[in-house]
Amino acid sequence: MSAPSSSPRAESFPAHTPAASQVFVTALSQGPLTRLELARRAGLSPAAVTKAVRPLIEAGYLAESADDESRPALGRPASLVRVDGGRALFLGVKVTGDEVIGVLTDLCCRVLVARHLPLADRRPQAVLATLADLTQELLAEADGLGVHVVGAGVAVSGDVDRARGLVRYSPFLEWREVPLAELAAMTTGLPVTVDNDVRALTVAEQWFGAGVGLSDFALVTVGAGIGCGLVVHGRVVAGAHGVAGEIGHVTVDPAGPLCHCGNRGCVEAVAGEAAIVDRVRRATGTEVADAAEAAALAHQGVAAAQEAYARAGEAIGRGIATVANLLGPERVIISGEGLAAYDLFAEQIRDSFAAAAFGSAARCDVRTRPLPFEEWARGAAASAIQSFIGQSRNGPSSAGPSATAPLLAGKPATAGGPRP
Amino acid sequence: MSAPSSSPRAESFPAHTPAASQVFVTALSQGPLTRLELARRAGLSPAAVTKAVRPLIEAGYLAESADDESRPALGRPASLVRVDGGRALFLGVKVTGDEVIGVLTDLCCRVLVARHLPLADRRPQAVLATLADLTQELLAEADGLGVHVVGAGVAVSGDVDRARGLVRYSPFLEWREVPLAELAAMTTGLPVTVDNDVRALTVAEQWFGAGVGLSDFALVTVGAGIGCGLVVHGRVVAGAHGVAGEIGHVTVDPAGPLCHCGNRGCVEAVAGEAAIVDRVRRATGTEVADAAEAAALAHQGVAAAQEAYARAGEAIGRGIATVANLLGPERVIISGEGLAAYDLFAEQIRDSFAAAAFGSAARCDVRTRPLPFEEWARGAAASAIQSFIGQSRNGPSSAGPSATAPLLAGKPATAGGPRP
DNA sequence: TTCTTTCATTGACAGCGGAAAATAACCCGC
DNA sequence: GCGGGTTATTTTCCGCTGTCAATGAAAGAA
Repeated sequence: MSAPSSSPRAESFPAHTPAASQVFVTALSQGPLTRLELARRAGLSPAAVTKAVRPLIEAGYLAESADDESRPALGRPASLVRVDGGRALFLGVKVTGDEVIGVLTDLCCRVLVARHLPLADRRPQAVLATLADLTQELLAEADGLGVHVVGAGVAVSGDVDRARGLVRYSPFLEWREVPLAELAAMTTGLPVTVDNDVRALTVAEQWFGAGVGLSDFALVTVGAGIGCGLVVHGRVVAGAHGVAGEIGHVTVDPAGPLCHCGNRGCVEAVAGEAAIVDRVRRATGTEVADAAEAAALAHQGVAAAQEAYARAGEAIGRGIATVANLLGPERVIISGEGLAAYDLFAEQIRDSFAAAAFGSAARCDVRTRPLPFEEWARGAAASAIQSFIGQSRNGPSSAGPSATAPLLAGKPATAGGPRP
Repeated sequence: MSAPSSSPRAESFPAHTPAASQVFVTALSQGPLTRLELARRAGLSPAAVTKAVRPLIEAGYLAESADDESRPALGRPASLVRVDGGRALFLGVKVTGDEVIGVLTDLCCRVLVARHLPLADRRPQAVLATLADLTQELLAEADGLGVHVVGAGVAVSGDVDRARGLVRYSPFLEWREVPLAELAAMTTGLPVTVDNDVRALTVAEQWFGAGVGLSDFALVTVGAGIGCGLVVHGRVVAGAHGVAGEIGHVTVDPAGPLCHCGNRGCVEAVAGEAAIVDRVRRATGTEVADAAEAAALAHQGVAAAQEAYARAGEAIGRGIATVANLLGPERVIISGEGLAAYDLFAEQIRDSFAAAAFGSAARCDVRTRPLPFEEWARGAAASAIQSFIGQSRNGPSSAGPSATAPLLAGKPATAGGPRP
């Protein structure tokens, strides 16, 4: 319905070769860099960088900052190449059970405007209508800036097929097989990317957050649920059947409380907000409305509440150790709304992680990263940015009967042979 | 010391481009294929395959089988391209705590000869001496075949840095920082690749076993210990700190038996052979020598022994479910000596996997694959083969201060934009 | 000014992989 | 036995990418 007031035409991004994309992404995530440094980090020759950068500067996606403070006072001063965030805008939308959160970001994924709209009805039509309203508001803001919005990302929890833009199954929304990308593209007039919310947030961390420069890390989100996004070999793990990173349903205690998934003692059944609130309520006999209240009680020194958080911390720490034991990531980033009460279980997380981590898996860098709730929407924007800059290189999405994977491993190395 | 009677000179493998390697590996693992099929599976044009195949045929690594039964009686008959296994031989050696197992394989990783030598002393010098003896025997066998042995692989449990050929820490052997590849290359006169045993076995499965054609799978080995090799995005997961796939130390019951790692209720503390034997021994009060005896008791209907296996099965199933929940592999392959008693816990593995798998993670194909113990040595040979055919493409092994990973994700796809 | 140092660019070039056309090999029906 | 039909493979360009080595550019230093 709504005719967008800004560009109705998808812009094309002039990075058609792997090398050019690599250079652009490196500039995007590793900040302003000299061409030489860019070459080193992207594993290319300086000449290749010069050639990759030029068309991107001409198209306005990259820019040169002439000066650099940290000049070694010798030789030609380097000029810094950086992404011009103002060149293009993106929308990111996170759909939760009861509201829709949207952000307007620039190409560097900096949030310019954030909006929330309540969601009364979870059926696709209603969500799309709300989404259209939200989009309208954000596009109006974008109009004021005079820059085109070139893509939108939508993040939804559950099983999402990003390649097809399909929400296969979302328990929260009670959706099945909803072709959300297509529908949202119709209502917003923009190219729309749909992805799982945790995966989208993981991309945001990988490019703009605490995962920059790492090829293997995990992002653990603590809040109503306990989620986990994994990056292995530099790529987000999607799972063959749409399931991956379900750290929330790793069992930490087979005798633990019943989880909504049907098992006992899942991480989420111990450390999810509902579980904590429930435990505090039962232990104190008082009515506890939400997690904030439970945390308040713990801060006031109510032992039962503190105990609930301690148990939650143990469960989370053990879940993280499981990830570390299985994948050996360089870093684990803990984030999510639940971090508001981090002081209540930080110690337990650390201790139980350290205890359950096997051998040098304990050397994994576990750190926290408090993020506003809008970060979820920003993740969706990151997803849109990813689609935008990678759009030329869509492999044979689902074509070919045997879409096999790279068969060669990393860097086989061999000690020298004999010297007769 | 020992001057190898066969080729003292490392041969070079004429596949210097990614495409050529891809073609060769596809031919290696997916059996004889027509060029057209090869092109499709490797994601290349037919012309590229022709060009890649020619030099490999000329060098004798590939061969053409003229005929094909399944001819559709229409059009030019296809000729099959296959790897000529007889072109080169490899050694694979697995070092355990009390013996050294060696195999001689061809280029297709078919075992031609297998030998065991007992190991009395675990110190590096002693192991190297045994390894030299074993190598002598196998090289003598190879001499009879008139084909050169072009590389050797050594598999060791523990933390191994394959790129450097370094055994960082092996608890079984009580080794630390042993540059095994270099030492073994000296004594054997061959290029030597050293890798972790489970990772080596995983490569063997990926190329020659139940993982062929899959980009995401897990291999779980059941035996004295419980191990796990992971392939994600088509590559074996190595772990940032040398630890990965430690499914054996995933906690399944915080109140369970004490594990040698210091925690309680690790999978290995319940399902490892020692744990099973221990449990049977304690429950029956009789002396139980080893796992075979425990299994025999269970087969005779001794309830306590059956119970021990049932518990083990539960633990393994839960461990597998954890892997499936976190990574969403297409398949999990269960293997290892422990499979000899598979009938004793198959049901429990399946049931507890199905119960603990979250959502469609349960769709993961869990299957068993009984393998002889020599398979471990064959894994080492596969590792050597991998080094041999990939030797031209060693990235900057450890050069560059910021060896960053591929920053771009798989296949971003976007639903169409507007059509005004 | 001229030299040194470092960053960036240029232009020649090799080689890879693709597209399309040509060729090869086979069966069939006549 | 000879076209015709069909499929596999090869050939022949051709564009394009990324590298190499040399050159230019922009300082500060002598």
